[in-house]
Amino acid sequence: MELSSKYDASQVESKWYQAWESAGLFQHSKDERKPLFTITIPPPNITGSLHMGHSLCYPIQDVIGRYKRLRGFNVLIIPGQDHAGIATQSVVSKQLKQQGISPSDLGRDKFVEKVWEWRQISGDTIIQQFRSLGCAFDWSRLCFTLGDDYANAVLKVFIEWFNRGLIYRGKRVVNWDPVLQTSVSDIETERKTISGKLYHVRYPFKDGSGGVTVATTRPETMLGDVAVAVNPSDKRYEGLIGKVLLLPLVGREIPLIADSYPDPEFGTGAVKITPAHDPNDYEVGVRHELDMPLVLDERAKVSLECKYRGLDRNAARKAIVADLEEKGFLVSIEDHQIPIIISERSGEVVEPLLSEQWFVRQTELASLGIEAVQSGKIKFTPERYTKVYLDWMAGIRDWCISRQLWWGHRIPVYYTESGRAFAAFSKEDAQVQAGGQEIVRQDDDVLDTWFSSGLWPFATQGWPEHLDQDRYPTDVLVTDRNIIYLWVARMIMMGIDLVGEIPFRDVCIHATVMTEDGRRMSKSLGTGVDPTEVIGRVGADALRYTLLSQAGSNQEIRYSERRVDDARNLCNKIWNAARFILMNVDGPIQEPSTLEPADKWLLSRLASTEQEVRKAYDGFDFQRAASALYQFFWSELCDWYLEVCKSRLTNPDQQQAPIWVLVKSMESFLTMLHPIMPHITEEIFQHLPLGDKVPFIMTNQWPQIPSNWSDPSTESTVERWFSLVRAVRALRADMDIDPKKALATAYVVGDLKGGEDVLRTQAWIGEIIQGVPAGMRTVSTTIEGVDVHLPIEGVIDLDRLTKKLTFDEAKFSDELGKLNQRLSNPQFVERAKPEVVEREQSAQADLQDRLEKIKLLRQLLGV
RNA sequence: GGUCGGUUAGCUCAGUGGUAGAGCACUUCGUUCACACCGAAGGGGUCGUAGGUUCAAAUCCUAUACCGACCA
Repeated sequence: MELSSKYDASQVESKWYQAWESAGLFQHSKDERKPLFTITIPPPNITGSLHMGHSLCYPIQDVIGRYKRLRGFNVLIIPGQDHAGIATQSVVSKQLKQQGISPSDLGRDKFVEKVWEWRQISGDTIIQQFRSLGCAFDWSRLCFTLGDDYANAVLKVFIEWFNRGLIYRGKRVVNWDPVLQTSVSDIETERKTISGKLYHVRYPFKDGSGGVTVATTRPETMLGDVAVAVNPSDKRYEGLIGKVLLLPLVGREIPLIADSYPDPEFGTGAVKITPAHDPNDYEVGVRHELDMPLVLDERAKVSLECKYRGLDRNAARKAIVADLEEKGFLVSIEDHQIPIIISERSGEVVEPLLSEQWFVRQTELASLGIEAVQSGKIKFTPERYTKVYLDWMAGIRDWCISRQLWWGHRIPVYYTESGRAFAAFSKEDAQVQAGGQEIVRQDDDVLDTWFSSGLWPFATQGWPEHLDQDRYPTDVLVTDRNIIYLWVARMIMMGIDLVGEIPFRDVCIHATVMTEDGRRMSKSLGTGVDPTEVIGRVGADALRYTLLSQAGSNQEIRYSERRVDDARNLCNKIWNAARFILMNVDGPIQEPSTLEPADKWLLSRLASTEQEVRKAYDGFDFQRAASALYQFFWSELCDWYLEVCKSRLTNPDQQQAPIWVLVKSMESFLTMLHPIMPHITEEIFQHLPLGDKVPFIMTNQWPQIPSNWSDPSTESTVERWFSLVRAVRALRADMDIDPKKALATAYVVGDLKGGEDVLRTQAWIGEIIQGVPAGMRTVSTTIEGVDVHLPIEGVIDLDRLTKKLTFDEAKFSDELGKLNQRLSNPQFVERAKPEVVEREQSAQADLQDRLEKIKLLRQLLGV
């Protein structure tokens, strides 16, 4: 058959993806005897489009799924999407604004309608892109975190937890994003230190007896000051506690109080207290029962009735500092590194804001989550993330679950006129609970997106109506380390509490894909690489290999075009090896009655490879699986076996065994590689002349290697031949003897143990003669106890030879020196393992021998 | 400040006590009928630094420097 010498992924990949899908291979198998294996994928945002992180995360799950399928499991991978409250709302808002539509004019219901419309149009982009990656997920089970059934599960959880008292409402200082105008949780923020100023401001005593100087990084919040606090141990303020201060610019009377919060070492030791805009100040405010006036609104503009009203926090700071200076309250300004909190969603500095929010009590749930991991019921890979998880869980704080958004699960709490709250599936249900009192409104907020994603492993499987107990717990969760707290921990706590069972047994944390020079990949920085472009150019298999061949227990992967080229070259090499095999095959293969040592060698190598690859896949070490397969295929199958068996292939009487070995080992190799490179392996498998073939490699059985294929003694015999071949080739290259100029003869002293043909064909020698050549000039090498002499009359350059001899002599002497030193140490000989000593001794003898021979040759040649 | 990773050939990384490895890049040679997206040969590393344990350390221990991630 005619096959091109270049592999073209674009001709292959979509064809097989469609074939698998129409054969129903992405759905769970009907065979009930097979053990089950289930994954629910981390749902990507509906706003998302494929990036390199996805191109690692989802193929990993596909690899695991395909591997388990080959291993005889009934595999189901449930895909889905996340409604991603904040992200989606801000994307759609921006789009509307571009069209000149203001979301607030539109109103809540119309806006939500627009989001749904938008989702219909572009929400499935990423799902289509997952197909181009080759992911064998069951698309008929696609779930959405805002779908009807899913929403029902969310309601049930909220109501149950509300009634159990796990969910409560409270006024707290939360992280407020003034751009998105919603609260965000602690873990959606990032701490940073920036260069700023520390302002020293004098607050005078009311009685005119001097004052106190406070140090602050945020002078604009002074409008909301209700006290100045000092540490009771601070000698500087002894006797002053309780005195009344006049708040500069405002004139409000505020007390000087004593509290453990101020650090006497920092600044002046006196701290202004603004409870509504600082979490620490809030704690002080609670302890001293202080007022908590809000001075900034939800856009971080001054809301207090005063001359600064309407200014945003930065403008207010400037104005206030100027006024403080003018009025003589400003003592000094110094440079200072100030800690700030950034909202990860908008990139804006968070404004701590006192507001009414809903929280979930975490301590009780966390103890369940801690137990599940400590007991080993849930296992993290790499193992080091266990501690990351446990440490965070041990210090967990209550979870702020309300968001001031429109897109999401609206909090199912209904209020009566008097403000009594009922959690219910509907207003009608709430009315029933409220009895005589009329329900007047529903809470305006929506739930944190992670509240719904936390239910993912079971809400995707019909919970609470009809959870498939066979497929829960699921088997493995694959994700990025960034969402261990946000998502993994929540799923564990929610699963155990709500279903009564852990959500998954294994958590596989994969690396982050970085640019070649180790920077974050990001569209806005221009450092992102579009995976669809790469797939279009080299195919999904090459992209998958590029990333997966680097995915071990590392925390970072460097993406580079060079590695993509390597992967593409591998595809091409596989393609051509297959092409070569097929060119030599005519009709189905037959098992031969006898095998030659080279055949046995390859099968033995295959046996080791199978073990290694299986172990690697089982431990989520894809890098190791890829490298074992690469090594077997390229170095062993192609570089050696294929070359060694070429002469037999051309001989009809001898070709049966090598063809059988080649086809069988290709089948095994392709099957083991299939999880990583699904398309090319399928394409080639379809052409393999196997007698009884399953319809797809995807449904093939994992290689069953007969135990007698493992044959260490034949391996060492054959590898000894290869060493001889390498030595002779090296000798020839050193002497500048062209491979094309086959040497007529080589003289050999020593037992080749049947390796004559291999040596002859692979080292390009016409004839091998046993014995020492007499009366001719030769170059020689000794390896594995065999001397090889090559007659060099008229073929070599004497200068070159001399150089080589000098080089070798120095190298060997050096090595011998080290060995002698070691062996002359009586403690080494006594204490080291006998086989180590023996190996060193034989190496010593070998080196001595070589040096002798070089000396002899020098004499012979007179150099 | 705390915790966890990392530091090995020019680059990206394997290597958990026994003479330092791979791929790419580089040098030389080669279009021999699978593949030049290829083949053969080769050069290149005091394994971050300093101590220690050991007959023997890239590997184990201690300290330390630098890079990264996370937490406070």
